[in-house]
Amino acid sequence: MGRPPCCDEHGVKKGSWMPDEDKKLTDYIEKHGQGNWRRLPKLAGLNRCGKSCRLRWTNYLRPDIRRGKFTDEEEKLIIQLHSVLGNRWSTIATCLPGRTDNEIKNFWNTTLRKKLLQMGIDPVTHQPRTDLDSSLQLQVDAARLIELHLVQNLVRLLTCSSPASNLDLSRLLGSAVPKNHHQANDTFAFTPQLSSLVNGSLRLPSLLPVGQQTLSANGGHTATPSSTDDDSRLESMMMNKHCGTNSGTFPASVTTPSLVSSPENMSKNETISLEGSTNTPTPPPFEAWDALNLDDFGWKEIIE
DNA sequence: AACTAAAGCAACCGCAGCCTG
DNA sequence: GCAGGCTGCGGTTGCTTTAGT
Repeated sequence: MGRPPCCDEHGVKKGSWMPDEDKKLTDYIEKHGQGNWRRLPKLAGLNRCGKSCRLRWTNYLRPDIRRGKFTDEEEKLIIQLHSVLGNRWSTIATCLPGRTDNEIKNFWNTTLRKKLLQMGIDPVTHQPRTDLDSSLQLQVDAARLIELHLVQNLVRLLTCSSPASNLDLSRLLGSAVPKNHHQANDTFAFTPQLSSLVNGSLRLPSLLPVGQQTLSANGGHTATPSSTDDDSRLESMMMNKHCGTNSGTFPASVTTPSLVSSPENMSKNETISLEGSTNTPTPPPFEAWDALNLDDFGWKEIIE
């Protein structure tokens, strides 16, 4: 049995909203606030169920809604957040001021999902798809290598932050990308995507309680980070600190590789050279994006 | 110009979780 | 502690618009 759905009410109108209905709803909410959605339709003189009114208001009529095409920045942020949060559209929407969960969900399903698929990335796992031909697989391998470097540097950051240093994560990270294969470990060219991801907008979460951080990695650095200033950079991106839910501010520094395969979106700095010294042709954009795939770092677990 | 397919978008539906009495 | 009510969320549907032939 259970509670009957609110839309079982007979004679309640469904389907597209008429301008006069919009006006009634807007007028009512402007005067009285949202209040009880179930009672609202009656009070506002609308022949709709409360659910429909709420949806119409939150997805369309709300004054702070920003309409129009998604920008590249928004697009990238959605993908980043989706790789961490999955289909939690409402959470993702809190990081995109003026955008609704429904709008983001639609954008994902109609546009971004297809783009990722075309780029050889599984839109669910954000991992390279396995059913790729060999040339694509090579590129995927390159991207994995880059990820590995990034992980190494992140581990170093977590284990080596000096009390005296007000360290910039970008410096600590160095880069995910080896300048060439002869300089494998410590000399990296920092991709613009990573530096912008890191500079200012990312804060690393504390992974362990102070005093227990004895991770050993890459030669056995062992340290107990004493500063929390650098700790939550990444967290801030994910957890609304830069989201400006109501302020309308946008994390301008979050820039990631474009998914749009237009030449202007691929700067020379974004090229990833496996062979190092030779300048390889501009790779497909997914390479660069994949280099930023945060999924393998366990951010999901961190956030949860 | 007419038709068809694809894409985009608004809205609906059912469920889960929170709140309150 | 429990049941009912309400809200919010995510998946899905179906209508409208756009692009292609």
